[in-house]
Amino acid sequence: MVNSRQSEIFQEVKNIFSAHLENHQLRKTPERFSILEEIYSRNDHFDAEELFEDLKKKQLNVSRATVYNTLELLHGCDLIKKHQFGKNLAQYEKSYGHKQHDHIICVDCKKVVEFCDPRIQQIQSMMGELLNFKITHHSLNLYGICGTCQIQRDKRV
Amino acid sequence: MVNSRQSEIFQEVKNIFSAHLENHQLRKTPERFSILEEIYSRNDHFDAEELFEDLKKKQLNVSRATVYNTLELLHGCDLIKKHQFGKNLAQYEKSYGHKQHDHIICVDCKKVVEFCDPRIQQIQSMMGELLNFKITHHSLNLYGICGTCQIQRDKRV
DNA sequence: TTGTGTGCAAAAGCTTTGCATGTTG
DNA sequence: CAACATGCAAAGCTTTTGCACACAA
Repeated sequence: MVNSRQSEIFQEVKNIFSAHLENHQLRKTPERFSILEEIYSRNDHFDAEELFEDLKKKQLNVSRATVYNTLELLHGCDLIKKHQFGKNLAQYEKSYGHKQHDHIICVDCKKVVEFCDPRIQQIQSMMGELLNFKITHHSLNLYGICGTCQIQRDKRV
Repeated sequence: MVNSRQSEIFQEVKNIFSAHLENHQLRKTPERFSILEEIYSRNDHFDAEELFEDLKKKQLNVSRATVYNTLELLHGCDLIKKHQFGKNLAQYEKSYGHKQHDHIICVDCKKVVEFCDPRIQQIQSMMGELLNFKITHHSLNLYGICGTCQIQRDKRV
């Protein structure tokens, strides 16, 4: 069940990416689709280097340059989201078939948890109107200490 | 009026920083206070390099290492806020005497506008409770196209 | 006086770029 | 077959680190 849903999603994103490449007169190279597949087989947040390493492990010979290039393309057609969770390092996640959400980050163990709150959409549209911005997206990160790390801290006292 | 308020604030942040250094048994060096003064004489968002350049222009011989070190210290005692507006570059702003706010960023011209909405505090405390995180701070950025850039875009069509 | 802070420069880490080669349309 | 994409390595940019000297406590 999960796998058939997974392959269904992969088919859809492949079509979207394919159409995007056609529309922009870009080439459909095997490297680009390998990267798309690798990203959609993951369920977590990852950075460019991790993606590069995983592709290498799978004997897919894709260079860093191509990884960065393709991440940019996928970001351009909204198939991935790009984040900066306080570090000087871009992290990504797939976004198709994954409902809009924001993040809570543990400043101790760096764990990332997702959450949804409809009020953010309201703030977004209200502020866009008020300040005359055409808002395209947002990023809300809450930073704090998760339950597990709170216990660790208490032990130390 | 503005200047007297400015110097009043500067006195206060100097005291806070001074106390923080004492409490942590760190030294009160002239460099650290030069940097604090420079930051509180600005009203915008800046990065480490801009701060370094401005100090150099004013003949204050402070090294990059000290700038980064001091930014870290000031961040530790909440006298500055640190942001990542989508770029791989940390940007800072003074935070004392400046009420809590979030940011709208124009993706075209990079202009940053501040706004406040009390609902964010509510989301923050609700989610902290729900997910058992002790939330310390948050970062909400809205991204879009500002009025001016919308006009530029329309002209181009 | 002692050890922390500083300046300087080198190194590190992420990302981009240049160039020769390969491959898509 | 022409233009674009790729791989590789070098360069670019921000930030961190190592070391000798300076100076706050």
